[in-house]
Amino acid sequence: MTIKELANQLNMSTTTVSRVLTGQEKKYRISEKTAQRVKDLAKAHQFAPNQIARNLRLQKTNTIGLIIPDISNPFFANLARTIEVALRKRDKMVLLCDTKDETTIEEESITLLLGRKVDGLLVAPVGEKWAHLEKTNNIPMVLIDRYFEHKEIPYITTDNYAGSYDATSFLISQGHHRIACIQGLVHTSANKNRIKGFQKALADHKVDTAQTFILGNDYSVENGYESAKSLLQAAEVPTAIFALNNQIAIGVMKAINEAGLHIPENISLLSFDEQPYFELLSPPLSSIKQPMEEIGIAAVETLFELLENKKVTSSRLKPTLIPRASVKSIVKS
Amino acid sequence: MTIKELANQLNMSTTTVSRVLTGQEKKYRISEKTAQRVKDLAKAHQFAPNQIARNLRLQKTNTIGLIIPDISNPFFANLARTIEVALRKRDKMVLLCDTKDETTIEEESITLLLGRKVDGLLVAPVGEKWAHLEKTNNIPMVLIDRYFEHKEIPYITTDNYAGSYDATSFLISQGHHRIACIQGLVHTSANKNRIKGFQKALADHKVDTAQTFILGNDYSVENGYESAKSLLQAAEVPTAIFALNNQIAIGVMKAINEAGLHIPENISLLSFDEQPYFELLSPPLSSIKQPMEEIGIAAVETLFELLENKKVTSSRLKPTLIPRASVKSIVKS
DNA sequence: TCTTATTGCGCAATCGATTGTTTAATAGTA
DNA sequence: TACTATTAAACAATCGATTGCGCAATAAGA
Repeated sequence: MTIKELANQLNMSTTTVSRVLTGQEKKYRISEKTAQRVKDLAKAHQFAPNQIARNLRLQKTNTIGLIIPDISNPFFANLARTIEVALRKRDKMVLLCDTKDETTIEEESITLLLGRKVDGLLVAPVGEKWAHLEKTNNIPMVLIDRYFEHKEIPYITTDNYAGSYDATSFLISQGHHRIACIQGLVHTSANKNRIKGFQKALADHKVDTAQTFILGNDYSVENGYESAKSLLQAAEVPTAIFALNNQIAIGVMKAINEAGLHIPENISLLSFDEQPYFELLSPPLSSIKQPMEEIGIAAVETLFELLENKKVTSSRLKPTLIPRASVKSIVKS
Repeated sequence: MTIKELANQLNMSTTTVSRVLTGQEKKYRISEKTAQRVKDLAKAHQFAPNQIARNLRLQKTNTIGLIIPDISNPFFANLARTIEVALRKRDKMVLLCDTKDETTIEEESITLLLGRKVDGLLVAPVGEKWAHLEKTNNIPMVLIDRYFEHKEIPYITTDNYAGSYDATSFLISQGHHRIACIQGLVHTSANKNRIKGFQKALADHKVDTAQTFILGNDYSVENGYESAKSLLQAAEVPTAIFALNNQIAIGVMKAINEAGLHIPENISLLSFDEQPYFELLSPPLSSIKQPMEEIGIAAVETLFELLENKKVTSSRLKPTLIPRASVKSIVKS
């Protein structure tokens, strides 16, 4: 059913039908009677306008592109949830792209989304390249979780530096000086800032960095597993491991279990990212909790400010340390 | 940049430009030289055709609507991942809708997606109503995870009945006769079949059903928590709990922990849905593992068969029992 | 030289909805 | 009655790409 067919049946022009159905009857002085006839027939046929045609004409799609590295990572899944709900409230729909943390797929996704004329973009970028993020015809874009320091693209992220600094300080306060940090994707701002916070805390507390390690290379369970395995085979096993996201932490736990060791007796563990099941693990896993919901909502709000041509500010939201049994104090008393 | 602007610069018609850019140069005998000029200019301007206009003209959007009850549930998040990847391979994009397991939102989502002229639908329905799923203008649709028995809409799902039957039989074989089953959304086919499997296993093993309980009403952590809490306050606490999804299981564990009880000493627990961290829980959680990846891939394949007007068949894929320490044998020897 | 094929490309309609500008009809005023 | 306002609704262009049909121009054949 199209507006034209309605018009034919009603024996009037598409113009009139369109104006009634878009609520512009008053503005264009359509008579009460005519308007009612249009509405009745539209309802009878359950008419819904073709959005494609509408989008073309109005040069607006009410669609936002959401680019995410890994929707199966609960951190991003929760973020996507919050974002979808927030956007729906504002009558926008979400075109979802999962980049698998591959820059090529990210570039391709940007191209596809631009071709589809999305009104805006929410991107958690891989972080290796950014040229494609600057060639987006100036459509509103907000980065999530990760950003580019030297670029002016607005972003909403956790204060990864602070979170990591707190986490590391906590480990040190518990007597840990031989700490291994298993990182995620090296180029991401999230990772870089977590590493910075880690190193700054070590420095501030005058920890001998010859005894600390940074290893790993992506945000996967496998990376946590393999990295931990190699750590456990070293001559001097660290007393604590700081896993830079929830999936890495899971991998680390598996490796430690398989090696027949115990957390926290043999080694302590702390994860960046909190998950609902962390308190149920054996042992309950200490973590840095990111304000996921706030990030999603702030990102959507910021995007809408851009859509309304307002000035926006980026923000780094504070995470919280949740100490649990997985970190043991080894302070000699 | 539009095809028209290109045509103007090249001093030729949009027709020619379009034909070259859609690779129809041969078919319409565009000269080698002309074709090259078009391609060169298009590349120079990084021209990408406006998909909205294209979609309108071709009556095809290369977009699939994905309707899911809860993207933050790792089961659906993983499914979404698989589906997104499979669709991308086939040059389709995903419009994502999260219904929060609310029928109203599901109905609204269908309407929105139809208005946007998606080429097909992948739906994990709430399950309470289906009328809106039959008024979809015959666009190809495949149900995932949940379906409607008396309807002919094709579906791909786990064999929930078999999984639940196996799980229950396993519990019984371990000596459990006072079993509580905490269910999810009552109307979903997944839930109904899991309940059926549960009851059939009880019957086949001649378990006194006066001692078994079925309670709960949705797939949330809270439901698991509250249901378990009420169970633990009963005069006769069950010896085993069967949680009908991963989130319910988490809630149950929390409640048991809070009550100061222990799994499996005081009570055994088994979950429908496997998650990577289950083996790391305290104690490692027994589960029924659903073939998530297979479901996603099969759903996309089936959808494409529909798009190609082929006949399709629904399927129920077999899950696997993974016994772990959370279930204790209480067989008297 | 004249007719017929073939080559190369453009005209104009189309997809469905929106909207600035007109037009026709009716009402109101002098 | 003649003329201006006002009311009600239609015309036609537009968004950008695609495509059936047609028309020159050139080449080939008689």
